[in-house]
Amino acid sequence: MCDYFLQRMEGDQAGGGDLTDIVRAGGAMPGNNDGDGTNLPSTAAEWQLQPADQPMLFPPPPPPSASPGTGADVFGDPFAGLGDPFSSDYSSGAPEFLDGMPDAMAKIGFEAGPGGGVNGCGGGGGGGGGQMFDMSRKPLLPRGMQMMPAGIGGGMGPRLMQSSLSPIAIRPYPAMTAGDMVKLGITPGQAAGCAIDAAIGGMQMSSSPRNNNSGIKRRKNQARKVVCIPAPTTAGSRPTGEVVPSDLWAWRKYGQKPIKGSPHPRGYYRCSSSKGCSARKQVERSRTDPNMLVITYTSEHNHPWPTQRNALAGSTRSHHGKNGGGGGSGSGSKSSHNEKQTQNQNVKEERKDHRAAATTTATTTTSTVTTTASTSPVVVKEETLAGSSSEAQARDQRAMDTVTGVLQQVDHRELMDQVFSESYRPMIPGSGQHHEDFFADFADLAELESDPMSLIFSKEYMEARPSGGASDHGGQEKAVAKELDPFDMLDWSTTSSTAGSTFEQGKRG
DNA sequence: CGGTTTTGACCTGCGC
DNA sequence: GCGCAGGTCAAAACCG
Repeated sequence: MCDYFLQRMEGDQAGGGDLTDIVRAGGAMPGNNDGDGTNLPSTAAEWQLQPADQPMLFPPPPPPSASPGTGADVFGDPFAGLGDPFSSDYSSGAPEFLDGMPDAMAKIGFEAGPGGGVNGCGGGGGGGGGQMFDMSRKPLLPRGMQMMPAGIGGGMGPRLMQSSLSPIAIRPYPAMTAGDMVKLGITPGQAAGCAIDAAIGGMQMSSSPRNNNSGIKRRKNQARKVVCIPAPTTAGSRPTGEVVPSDLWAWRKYGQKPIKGSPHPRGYYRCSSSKGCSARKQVERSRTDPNMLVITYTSEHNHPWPTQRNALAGSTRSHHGKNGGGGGSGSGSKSSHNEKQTQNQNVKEERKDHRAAATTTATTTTSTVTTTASTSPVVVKEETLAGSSSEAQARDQRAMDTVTGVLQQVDHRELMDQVFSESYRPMIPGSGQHHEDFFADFADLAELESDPMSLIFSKEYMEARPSGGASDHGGQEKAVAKELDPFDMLDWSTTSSTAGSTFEQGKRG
């Protein structure tokens, strides 16, 4: 796997700089010309998940021995599921695991960009891990997938270089061009940038009660991952613009604050999948692009993937209310809360959109999802502020040498489409049943598989994937794919290291 | 009943 | 040291 993805700097990055990985995934767009010269994959066929000589699509679950929170990516990283690109902690990760685990991203079809300048994450070597963009394993980048120079957005480059950040973007989003990156705030001066600003901005990472300083500054000693995604839906979004992409993890909102300089408030969420879990995430709209959501994950999940129950915990409202249903919850309870209720309603709908998207029928959510799916750029930036080990830095350096900050672009729609394609269905018990069941099954699968994505991107999937625009798959799968916001999938973080064994002990009881 | 959302207040880190 | 901005807490209310 590419060191870059696995890389996770811990500890103080003094000198080391922040580690910032940006992964953007966007929906395949018509003539998805990013403007940087490359085109995004327009068809599933273009997405070769893996070279023929790479039987292993996804890395095996982390060693059972892996302790929660140590190596697993618990940020709920959208791509975590993709073989847990971010989850492995080199310092503690199992080498064999890495070796046998080509970067998940690569698996989903990364292809060396023109000139290969931005391909491989370090010649394989060093990290001992696979190479994300190892040319030898091509096709790595799906056609159209492009890797952008770290310098994207101008200011970004420098910063990346300085901080050894590795921006990696999966951009299926035509709209998301280098210029977009800039627009999103990649430029240093633009605090409003998607992901970047969010990550760069000061953040309080205290996972403990306010009174717990732990002797360290909250804002600088914690790893965090920033994900920039297209707002799942617009219809359900609140006036404030807050939207809550769903994922397998159950999140509970514990606060909201208006952010200076941004018209949109930032929502604070905490993992409710398991008590004691310190995983948190912040959701806010990009200042520059309201259609983009900046999700910042902090802390780690200290528990396995949530069970269906967990995943849906507290989601009953949205789950049942259903969009169409309408509004169901509509009746605000408090007369004085009209507005509030309205917002609430919106929020709920939002949730419905996402959660429901994954749990309900295509009919109800298709339209909504479609909006998003059609334009779903995703930017994932992993930023670990914690002290960085020399090794990490070395990796970073290597990565920088070879990748020097690149943005990988992936056709998000394609991805989703593929994910839920017929090929994929077979992998999901009962996939043909009601979508709710589908999701439930999926969740169950999560229990079985530490990495849901591993299920999604199966070999079968690869093999059976016919070419065809995202728009060609009219089937229900398609609907499902659309329903499932990119983030429903991508936003899944994974505690692969613990998923398997302890899962049962979770809340499943 | 259990879980979530909302929201004002409190607390902390950071810059000046 | 002060003020600002941001993160978190916790009570109240909502929802199915």
